[in-house]
Amino acid sequence: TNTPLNLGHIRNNLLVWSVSRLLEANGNHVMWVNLVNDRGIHICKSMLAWLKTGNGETPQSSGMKGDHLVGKYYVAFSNELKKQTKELIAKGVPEDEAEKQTPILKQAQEMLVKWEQGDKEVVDLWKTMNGWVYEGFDKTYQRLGISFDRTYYESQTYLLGKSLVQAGLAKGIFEQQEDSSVWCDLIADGLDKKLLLRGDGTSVYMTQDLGTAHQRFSEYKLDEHIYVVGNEQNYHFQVLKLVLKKLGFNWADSICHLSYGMVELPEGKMKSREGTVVDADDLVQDMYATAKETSMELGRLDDMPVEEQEKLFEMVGLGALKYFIIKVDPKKTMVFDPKESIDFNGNTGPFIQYTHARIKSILRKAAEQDCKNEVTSTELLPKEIEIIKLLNNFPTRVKEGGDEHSPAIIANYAYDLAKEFSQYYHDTSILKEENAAIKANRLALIETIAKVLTKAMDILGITLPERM
RNA sequence: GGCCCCGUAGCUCAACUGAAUAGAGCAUUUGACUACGGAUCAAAAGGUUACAGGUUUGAAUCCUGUCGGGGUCACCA
Repeated sequence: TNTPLNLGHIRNNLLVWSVSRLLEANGNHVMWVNLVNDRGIHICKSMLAWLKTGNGETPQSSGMKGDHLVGKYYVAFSNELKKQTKELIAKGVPEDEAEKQTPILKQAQEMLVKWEQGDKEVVDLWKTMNGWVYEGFDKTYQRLGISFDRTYYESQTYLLGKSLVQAGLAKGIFEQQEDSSVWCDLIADGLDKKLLLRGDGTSVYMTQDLGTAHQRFSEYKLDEHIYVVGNEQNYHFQVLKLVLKKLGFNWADSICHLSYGMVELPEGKMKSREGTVVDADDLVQDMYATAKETSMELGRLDDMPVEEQEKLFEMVGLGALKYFIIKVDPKKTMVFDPKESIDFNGNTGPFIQYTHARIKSILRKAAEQDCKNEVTSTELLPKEIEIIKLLNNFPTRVKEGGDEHSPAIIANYAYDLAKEFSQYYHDTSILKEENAAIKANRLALIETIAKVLTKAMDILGITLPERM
């Protein structure tokens, strides 16, 4: 891709992270891979605009993050394309033809052909500008705390799958048309015919995905292969599985499309053309600023070194953002209102972080007073019994979340637990309790709560502070 | 148009997979021991689960239809 990461990407990446951790928590070994779309006409558009108007601008010279810089030229291209299209329409070219006939689009297409032919100049520029994009992405991922076991690039995988299609053709599973294009007939399965190879023998998206699936199942022994991809590609994955099965690969059954819903704005879908995308970096920065502001107002951190404070703001800001996204069932479309931004009160990440900080504060004081922290009494309040039951539920919820690939279950569980603690703590004394055995009991209970909260949030990629 | 998904308080989300008065948070109104940490807690108000039928002892959940929203049906990825 050649546009900066947005809120939709964040949801995708947080899902990859948290579902992986959830599966690991259920005893699975997980490998995460990222497939980067680094080739195609869209990259050429940015390259072309940069050549025409960039004057050699680089991330270093402009101080801009690489992905933002490349994105800027993509926008520049789009604007020029619009302009040229209008001019042609004014000259009497039919509307549906005008865009195709613009000089700038033709140039971009020529560039793509040159890229595919390995033209040195084009390929070098492509490498440079792609490099900028990756640098930018790396920064964002790093800040979000996300990394991958392996990254694949489409420029290296787009040729895969051709031999599979040829083999299928030889076996008579696929059919070839007069123009030599190869198709798979899925009408009997209630779908349409699907193109697998172009007439000129080049591959399409589906060809590539057939190849990468085959590659992964050959390289690794997989019990399950989960694609975390937006639900606008439901049809694609339905077809992918079907075609693989027709080719006789039984492992196609272990392919799972974790189809997540789009992130929408109150007025509807985010559209890069209309500039209504929520930029990932801006959003993270906003969250950081809000965390800082709130903390400063409360003024509980005055004795904390500045460096630690900054780490904390980052932790809380990211906690708010991540929790906000993860608490929603992945399958559902979610709405994000940039104006109201993300709350720090109520059912939020910071609430859970705050709960943890309070517990830790009590435990610190208890340690100073040399209090015992162990279960010595069986005398329990009704609320305590409730909490113990809830704690006992944790493994079940982890199992459920893993089975359903839904980290939202863990997020909501953590909130329930934090809320239970808040209620309990509000009307039950812990440090002031005079009966030593009961006090030790309660300390042991809240320590367990803190541990479970930490574990749950760890699965979601959210860290909990000792104080905040 | 064909196929797929969705519609729960003003808003953002839950509801253990068919169970009893459908739960939270935000926003609104009100209250809380000098606070073992108030980014908290308590209370009020807010619902015919889009609508109409059906199955069932029982439906937000399953079936049919209607309305509304989204996605997809590319020799883009």
